[in-house]
Amino acid sequence: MSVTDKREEIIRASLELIAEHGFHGSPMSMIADRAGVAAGTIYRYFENKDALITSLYREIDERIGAVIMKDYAQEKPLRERFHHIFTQLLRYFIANPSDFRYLEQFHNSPYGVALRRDIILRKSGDCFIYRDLLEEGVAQQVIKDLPMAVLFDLAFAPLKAVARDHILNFITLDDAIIDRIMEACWDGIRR
Amino acid sequence: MSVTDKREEIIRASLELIAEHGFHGSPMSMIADRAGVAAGTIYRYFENKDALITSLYREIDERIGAVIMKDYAQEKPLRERFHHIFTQLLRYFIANPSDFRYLEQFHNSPYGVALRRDIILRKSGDCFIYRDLLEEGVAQQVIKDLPMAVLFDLAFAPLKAVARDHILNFITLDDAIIDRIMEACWDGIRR
Amino acid sequence: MSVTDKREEIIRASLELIAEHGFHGSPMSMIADRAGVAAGTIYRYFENKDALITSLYREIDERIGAVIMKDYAQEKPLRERFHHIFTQLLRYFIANPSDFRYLEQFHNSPYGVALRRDIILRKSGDCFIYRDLLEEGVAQQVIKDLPMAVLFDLAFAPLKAVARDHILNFITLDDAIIDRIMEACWDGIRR
Amino acid sequence: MSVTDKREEIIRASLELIAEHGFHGSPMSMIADRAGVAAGTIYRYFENKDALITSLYREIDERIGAVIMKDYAQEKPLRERFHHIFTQLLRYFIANPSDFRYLEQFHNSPYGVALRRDIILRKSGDCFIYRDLLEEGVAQQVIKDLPMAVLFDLAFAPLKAVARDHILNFITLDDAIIDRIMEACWDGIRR
DNA sequence: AATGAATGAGCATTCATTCAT
DNA sequence: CATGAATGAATGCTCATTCAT
Repeated sequence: MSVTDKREEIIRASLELIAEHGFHGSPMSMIADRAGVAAGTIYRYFENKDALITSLYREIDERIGAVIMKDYAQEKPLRERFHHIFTQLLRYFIANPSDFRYLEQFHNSPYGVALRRDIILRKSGDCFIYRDLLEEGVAQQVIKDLPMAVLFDLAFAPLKAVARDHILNFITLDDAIIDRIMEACWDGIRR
Repeated sequence: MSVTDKREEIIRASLELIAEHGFHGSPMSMIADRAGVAAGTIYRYFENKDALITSLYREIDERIGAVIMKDYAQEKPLRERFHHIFTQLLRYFIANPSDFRYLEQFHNSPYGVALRRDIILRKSGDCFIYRDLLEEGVAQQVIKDLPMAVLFDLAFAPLKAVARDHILNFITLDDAIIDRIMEACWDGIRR
Repeated sequence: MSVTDKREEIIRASLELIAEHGFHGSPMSMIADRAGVAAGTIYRYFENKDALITSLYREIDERIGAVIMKDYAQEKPLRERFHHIFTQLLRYFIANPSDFRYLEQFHNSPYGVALRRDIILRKSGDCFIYRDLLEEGVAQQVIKDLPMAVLFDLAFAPLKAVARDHILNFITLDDAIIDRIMEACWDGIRR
Repeated sequence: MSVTDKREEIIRASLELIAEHGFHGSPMSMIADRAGVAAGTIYRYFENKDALITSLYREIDERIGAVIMKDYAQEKPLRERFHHIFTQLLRYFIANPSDFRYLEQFHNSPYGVALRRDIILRKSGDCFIYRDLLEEGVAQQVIKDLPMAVLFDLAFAPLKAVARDHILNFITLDDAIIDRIMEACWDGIRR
């Protein structure tokens, strides 16, 4: 196994375990076991559990950023861009349930609160896309004139909720229904 | 202190601590301290930590159920009833941030997943109100014809998101903006 | 076993083990074993290993202070007082080899350096007796006019060295030879 | 870097680190880093950490032996030879604080106890110089008739104590005071 | 019923040592 | 010879739970 492979394995094992059992239900020893490495090995790649957790978040965040940006056409109409982002995001979550559940764990933790504060205050992460989109819509009087955080919640909280329900097998999402959910969220924020 | 008082104190202390520090940041000994009882005493009232956590959830759930039902007029138009539920719920969360944060902790945990399964499958808890409302709306062709879980997410996921943002001090909600948020959610689900 | 007994047992076990194997050769689990308690129990009496080590030092320091002060007659001539202190101290070390070895471990560690700094700078601990004695001797021109720390080393470093040799069985000290050693140290510091 | 250089670098790095942080504060990896070699490389030159520690001691011991023997004139009077040894030794410690602190660490450890046993029992090391000197003094009735170990302690324990105080910056030794300390120690052992 | 001291399994982390490259 | 990634036993400490008083 190459060095990169080992790091990958640790990432993968952490992601799966934490997605399933949460931070506190995923001891380093268990992560090591599932990654097929010794417990001490994790510490060659990550300073400590916190660093592992944070790196993992960044990893996922980048992947998601890439997915959203792929084929994103800045020149297209607002609504189409919203459609693109919403659909891509929801599809990604459905296709990568561990990533989704990991993000939920992360956001619902001290890390996540700090992060959200950063996002709100300083456009950090890939969120600037969402923000720019919403701000543009407000400026064009296409979208309701509400605080950015509220618009964000209106547009994307349902997305996360339905992703969760799908992953937990409470509902089954297909392309048609994803489209209708997107449409509903758009109804929520548009004037 | 009477037996009931002791139970109350334990409930109160658990709620405060868990809301602030999460399940894993709230040892039984700390809960006992804050409740003014001995650690062993908690086990007279609750079989173990899990039972305490679950009881606490039910306690909050009942309080919320009561709040929603108060002045709920079954004979009023659908939209007004939606308005009532949405507003009461959001106000309650704002007025009782510990209850809200506890619920978030709870939902984002193995307990929560099991619970949500129950709600979806067997109308448990007070959720039947939301369901009845939404089902009625669908039947009357006032509300979009989407799966119940999706409608539920469209209507209430933003509510929780803005409550969270308010409690974390990212935004400040007043009656006017609460109304506009409710309106936006209604736009999301109505035909 | 009473509460006090348990603390005593932990103290005793730590003392013996650390005297014999040093701080790093005495895991908390081993201390617990020898004390006949569970590992976690130690933490009811001492915040952590550092606190245990420091408490242990203070315990011994107090015992030694008591031994030195016993029958100490401030009105007796300087030389007799020196005789008293020197003899009592050396006899105590011989009678309580674990205490002695513990002190050596302690002094030869970051704790000990900090402590010695305190002693030199601010008369902390029972050392004021030695200091007062030596300062009085310097003032009376009975003792050589050398820096306090140097006088201290001349008078007491040999004491510790012979105690160590006795405990390690390299020599055997009896009252007669203790007297002669004391005499030699007096010769070293007197004018 | 030649083979010899590598060994030298390892020795030097170990000495510095252990003098400053003790055996347990000096991981092999840190020693390797400071020596500019890989961790595994140390094991080419030393069987294990214990062997490194012991070799290091012998290295220092030899250097000190050389310093003492330099210009040592067997034909000079006893007192002058004592003066020579005492002064050279103390000056060496002051000039090479790492060597001194390393020795202290070493002596205050299981290694040190074993070593001292050897010295006392089998004239090992360079200590035979001190012994011969003291024995000659006893035979000539110039030095007190006390067991060898006691005389050794009387003569050299204060030396180590003042060296330590100087290195820890509690006192400042210059040639004048060194002479006076030597004189005091001589007073302690002479008839 | 209430207490809180005691328990001991469980966890994050370190580090001497090995060995494939 | 040299490297440094990998190992895994060992350690300090926490905390849910028990039980003698």
